[in-house]
Amino acid sequence: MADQKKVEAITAIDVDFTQWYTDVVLKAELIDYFSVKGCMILRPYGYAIWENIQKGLDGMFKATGHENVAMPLFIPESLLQKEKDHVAGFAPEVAWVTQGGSETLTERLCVRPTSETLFCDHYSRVIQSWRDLPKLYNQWVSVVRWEKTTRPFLRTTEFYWQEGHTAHATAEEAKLETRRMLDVYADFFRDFLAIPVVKGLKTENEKFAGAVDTYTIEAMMHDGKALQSATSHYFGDGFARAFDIQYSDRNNQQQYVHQTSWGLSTRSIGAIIMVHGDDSGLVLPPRVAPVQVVIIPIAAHKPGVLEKAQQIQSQLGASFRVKLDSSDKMPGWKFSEYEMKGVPLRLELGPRDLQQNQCVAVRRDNGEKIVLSLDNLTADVQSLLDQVHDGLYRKAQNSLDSRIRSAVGMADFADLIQNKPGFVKAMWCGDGACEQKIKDETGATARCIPFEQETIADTCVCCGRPAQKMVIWGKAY
RNA sequence: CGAGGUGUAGCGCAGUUGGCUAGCGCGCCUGCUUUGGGAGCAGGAUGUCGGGGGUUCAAGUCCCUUCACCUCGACCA
Repeated sequence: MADQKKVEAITAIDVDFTQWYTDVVLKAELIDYFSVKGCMILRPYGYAIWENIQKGLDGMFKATGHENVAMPLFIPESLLQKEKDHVAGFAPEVAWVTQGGSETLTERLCVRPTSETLFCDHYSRVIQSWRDLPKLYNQWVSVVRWEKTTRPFLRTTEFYWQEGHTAHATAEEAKLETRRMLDVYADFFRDFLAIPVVKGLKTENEKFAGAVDTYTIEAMMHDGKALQSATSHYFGDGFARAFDIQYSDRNNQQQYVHQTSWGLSTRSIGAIIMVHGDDSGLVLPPRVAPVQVVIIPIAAHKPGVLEKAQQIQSQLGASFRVKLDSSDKMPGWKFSEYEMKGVPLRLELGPRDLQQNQCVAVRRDNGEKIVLSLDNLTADVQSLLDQVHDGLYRKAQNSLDSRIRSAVGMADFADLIQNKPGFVKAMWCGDGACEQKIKDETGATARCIPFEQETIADTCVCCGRPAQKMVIWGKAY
């Protein structure tokens, strides 16, 4: 009976993963659809996750010396067009404003799809001396990319993100920054989202428009597909030359700056959903969960129950994000509801517990029930939340490790991609033609050239010529 | 952008060859009783039938048009 109802609420995860995803984002009240294609309304519960992501990441940015700024929403067409690779990459998905009030604009304005050009324009004016460097800026904004196929969080027309943009005196310093921020993202995924990632370099075909190098963290979803979860770009002095960003060095010589940019978006919420979720719905990693602990009173009308629950809420509230649900819904209804919404830890408190000075804790990640004494509750809850985080990470790590397989020839490769959800490690000659052929024949793309290289074979999986690099391949969102 | 599908109450749906005041379940509101895995009884509220146009004595139903969403593909740096 209970199972029946659950099945009605959320499609089973392994029956139809796509439908499961749609059910979860709606039923967990993360978003509401909007009347403009690809635009989503972030509801309080969904936005709270984003706020916690912002809080965690922003702290890491500040700790590495970055400052927040806010750039304009509009980019004049002439500004966008200064760097030709960049504009060519983004032109197909740019939204344009051509009218202001009742007047046609003399120059149309692009709604920012990313802000490299805005930062560059600004940097060209505020950087004069080596003393002005480095500039370590970041902004938390939304951007617009006119997408043809959209899905909540994974690919939306407008999405929220942060974009860091830095300018440095030397190429070496900029390269270090690029890698440093990639590490920040990977650490954030591990320590806050409990998601393991593969770090690596994007191929020429896959890199960002205008970048010299693009680094990425790739995560594996429940269905074995890859999600590009954050990227960090090294620009060399390409943008600096296009926008004339020069400084006087210590010898009074004019030099171009070397730049980076790096971003992480609301897509990361899609990663949380698709890595940790299960048949009961969302499973949230404790450190970004809007509600870390939900207290469910049992028989709340019985003397002392509600009072004790409130007391516990107040006590735990000093250390955690706690919700007490004292509504008159049935306890079973509440259990299902907060499981669907992914709350990491549930505390049940009923008359029987009161007598024994205890409560019952239930972990969302594995369903384990633990009886806790009320005497040491704060420490025990902290410990359990940490255990949930670790449990989620370990499970995701196992899932990732067990689904990365090796292929030496195209037949193996195609068979793995088609029949075994996950990533495939294979050697590559470095030729974009092989990369394209692999994509055409198997649907898999080069996710990245991982930092941790192995030699699986001496020859390219596609053409048989000498191999240059081991590449991680996979189908991607 | 191509193929297919779907739009009727907050959600899920029914609505016959066009015919009277557009229904059902869940949810929602009020009251009482309940409470350790989605409670029970009683009473109650809620509709631009996605939008626009047309045919007709009469349109949720037929025609044209338009918009959105979903699935698959193409595209997507």
